[in-house]
Amino acid sequence: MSKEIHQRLKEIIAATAPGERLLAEPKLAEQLGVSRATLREAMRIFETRGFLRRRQGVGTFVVRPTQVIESGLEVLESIETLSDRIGLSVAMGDCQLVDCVADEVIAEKLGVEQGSKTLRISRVILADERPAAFLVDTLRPDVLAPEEVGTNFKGSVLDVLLKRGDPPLKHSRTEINAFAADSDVARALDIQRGDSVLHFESLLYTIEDEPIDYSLSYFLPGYFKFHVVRRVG
Amino acid sequence: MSKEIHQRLKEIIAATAPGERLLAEPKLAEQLGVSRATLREAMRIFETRGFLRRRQGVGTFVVRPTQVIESGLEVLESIETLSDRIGLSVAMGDCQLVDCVADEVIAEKLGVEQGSKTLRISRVILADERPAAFLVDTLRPDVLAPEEVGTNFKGSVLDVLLKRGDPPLKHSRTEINAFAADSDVARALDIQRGDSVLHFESLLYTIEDEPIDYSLSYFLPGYFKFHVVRRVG
DNA sequence: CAGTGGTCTAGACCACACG
DNA sequence: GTGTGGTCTAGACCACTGA
Repeated sequence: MSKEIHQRLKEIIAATAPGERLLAEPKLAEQLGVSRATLREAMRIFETRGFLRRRQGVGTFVVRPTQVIESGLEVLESIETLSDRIGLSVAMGDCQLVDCVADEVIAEKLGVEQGSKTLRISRVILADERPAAFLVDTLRPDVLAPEEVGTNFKGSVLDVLLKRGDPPLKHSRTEINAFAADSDVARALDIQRGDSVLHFESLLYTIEDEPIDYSLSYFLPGYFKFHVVRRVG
Repeated sequence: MSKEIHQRLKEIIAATAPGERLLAEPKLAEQLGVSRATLREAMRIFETRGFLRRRQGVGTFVVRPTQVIESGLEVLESIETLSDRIGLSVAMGDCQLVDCVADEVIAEKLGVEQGSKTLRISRVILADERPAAFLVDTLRPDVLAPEEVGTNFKGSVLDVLLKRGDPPLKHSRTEINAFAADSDVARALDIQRGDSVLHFESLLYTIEDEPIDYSLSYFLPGYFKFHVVRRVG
């Protein structure tokens, strides 16, 4: 049943001009002859592919094709630098700076004592006025003070560090995974719990191989296109 | 509500020995004081993190911690070679060889005429007797004949080509994304529709930069750990 | 066969956006 | 206030597994 609805939805989306609203869920469900739950289940696939966008209290819209931010993973670049280079404009949404105490995981990653102070920077990146990425950096406090972030912060910790030039940075090690959004990520990216996002877990090292920034990134599929060239043997 | 259930589920899972079964969904839902739908929604997160495994007609089990297959993405290696090197055993599940006609996408990717013949190899990779990856390769027919795949095929097209040594291969370009499983992928990996998987879309090139293999890979989170080193600037 | 997860239904209430 | 999507409920039937 749901597979059939998937197909019919596909046709409906194709027949709807980008930016236009779909029928309200109860009406659409009735028209398709299924329950709202089934309809929503079928819609989920299209949401996470970036074809539909739901907005509570407003409606469900067919997404305007947006320019994707494409990048190779061999070089570490901030999303801001990247989009500048491509000629795309992104903005920063919610940004929070919080002093945190290192839990076990953080302590091990950053090589600091458990319970020591760290700086956590969370923010949302908007592309096309829509949340497209959610970034959480946790930094050693001796590396960056909150004041340095304050004004003119565009969303990239990397760019701040690079601009300052100290400490000199070498590379990051990034683990890549898929991830079902939990409540926090879902709220930040304005999606539903359980929707899939691309997840990077990354450690940034100085040229002396000291880890200084542990960062978690969550990317909405459809807005980014990361690639890597893999050589044979 | 569901966030609270999430927390309680976490405790229940932690208190259950790996390999053990949870209570049946209706009972567990009643015990937690929520509907079955809500319980299932909360479970979804744990499934896609690899902590729970559902089996229709049998029950829901706490997953035994399995060794993850970890690999850098800079070098192209088959899962089989990889797991051999790590000392892990994987097996091939369902394998299908099908002659296909190139649609528009395939034709463009492989640089062949639309409508020309291609060979499609689909198979499932089992780790710990559980589907962990679903791979679909589409090859130019002049590159590989079905007979060459037939016997002794362990699941890796790459290994077959490398062993033969002709044509010589250079690299692959791989795009990385998250992906909500559609019915086909869900069935192959024995998960629910909509669950998130890691998705690679990859083109394999010869040393003469001819594309010969277009491959789609779907990885169950929790069984693989892919990483990449990104150098600064 | 009985018991499990997979799917679907019809209805309800809520939080939210917008006029 | 009205209409939207977000969430939850109680119940039903199905397909599948294993004894």
